[in-house]
Amino acid sequence: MDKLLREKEILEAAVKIFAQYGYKKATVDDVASRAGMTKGNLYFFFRSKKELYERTVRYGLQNWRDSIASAIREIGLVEERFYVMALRAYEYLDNHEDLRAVVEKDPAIFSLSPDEDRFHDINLGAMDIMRDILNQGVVSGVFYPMDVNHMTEFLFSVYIMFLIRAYVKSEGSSVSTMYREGLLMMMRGLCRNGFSAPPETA
Amino acid sequence: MDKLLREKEILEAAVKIFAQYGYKKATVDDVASRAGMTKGNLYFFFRSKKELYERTVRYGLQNWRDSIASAIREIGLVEERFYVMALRAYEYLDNHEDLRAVVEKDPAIFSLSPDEDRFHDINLGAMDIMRDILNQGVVSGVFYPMDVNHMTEFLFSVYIMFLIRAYVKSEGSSVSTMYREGLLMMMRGLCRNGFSAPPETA
DNA sequence: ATATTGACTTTTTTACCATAATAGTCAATA
DNA sequence: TATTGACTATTATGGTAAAAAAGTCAATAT
Repeated sequence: MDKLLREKEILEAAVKIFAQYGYKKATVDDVASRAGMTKGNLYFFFRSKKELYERTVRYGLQNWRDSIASAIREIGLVEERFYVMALRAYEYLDNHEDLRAVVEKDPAIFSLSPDEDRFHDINLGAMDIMRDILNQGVVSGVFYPMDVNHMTEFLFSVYIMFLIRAYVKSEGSSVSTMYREGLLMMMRGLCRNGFSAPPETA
Repeated sequence: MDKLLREKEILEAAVKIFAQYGYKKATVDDVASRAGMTKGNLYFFFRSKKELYERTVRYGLQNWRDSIASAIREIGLVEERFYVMALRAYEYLDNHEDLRAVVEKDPAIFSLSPDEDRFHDINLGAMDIMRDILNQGVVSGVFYPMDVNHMTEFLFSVYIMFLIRAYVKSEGSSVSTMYREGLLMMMRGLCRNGFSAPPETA
């Protein structure tokens, strides 16, 4: 029973193909042959091209979220946990070329409005991480009192917008500078006792 | 010499037509006859349909900016000036149905990236207003020290994004709640001596 | 039973062309 | 200088045949 493993192999092939050609230009045959099988067999694992694509993107987004979750797990201070989360999540695509290429070719993967977000369930998971941190900050008195749900949505929107500008529109480093400047300002807006950036942790 | 007046009449006709049909479906004949003239004559005032459209949108955006500028002119406290600007600018489209309809049919009017923003020159004017306030806040010591240019770009991006969500995607009141919650947080992030919302001014 | 194939059918995309609709021009003229 | 209407040029639309790709399935190997 290594069907799951085989699926994963297909997804690894698919992300390469979709990264190179985009959803429309990529053919199911391309993916199948890259995965070392025929199209007919690929359909044994996936119902349709659309499902294959969605599973591929999902797989990438889940890894992203998991990577952030584990990056902040050991951090004790709630404000630092938030800060590191915001920076690491933002920088993630720098080291994940394939996913980044897929996103560049399909900007709608990042949607600002929940109802047109095909991957909203995954984003909800990412927002959960953020919401947890905000909640902990509020109950521990480190953060100002706030409507945590609305604040989560607000901050997540800002985060997604800058992802779009940096990676979908490829506006480069000036956007990153702006993001960091804005992040420090927002950290001050969250923390009751002020906030200053911790020293760089390579 | 009332050529400018005649142009303005055409623009008033044009905004109605573009609001109803959008750029593509609207015809130059539609606009001309609404302005009480023939197409041939309209081309005496405007070179092309494209130019007519751009001038129409420009006209709307300039009025918007001017309206905000005069709304905050009398306000003495720098933090209140910023706060009122942010709220008023955001709510402007509520009372300007035509411009709003044009924007809904052509979402690209609001662009997050400067290089694909057809109306960037006007947005620069709007950003100037914001930058001035930030500068005054910093030099007077009301605001934290900051890189004013980057902060202006950051805040303007956030503002545009929420405009898009509220008016282009028509996500309604939940977005407005989120915007206000986020705005208060950012005001705290800007002001060295804290900030709490002033009482409602009808 | 599970996985795989290749030939097969169905659906979608593309390329072409004719036609209609609309953008844009201009000589005449008020 | 402003305006018109008849004119031309360009762009959008709809129909269609060919090509390409999606999706199916009976046969078969593991």
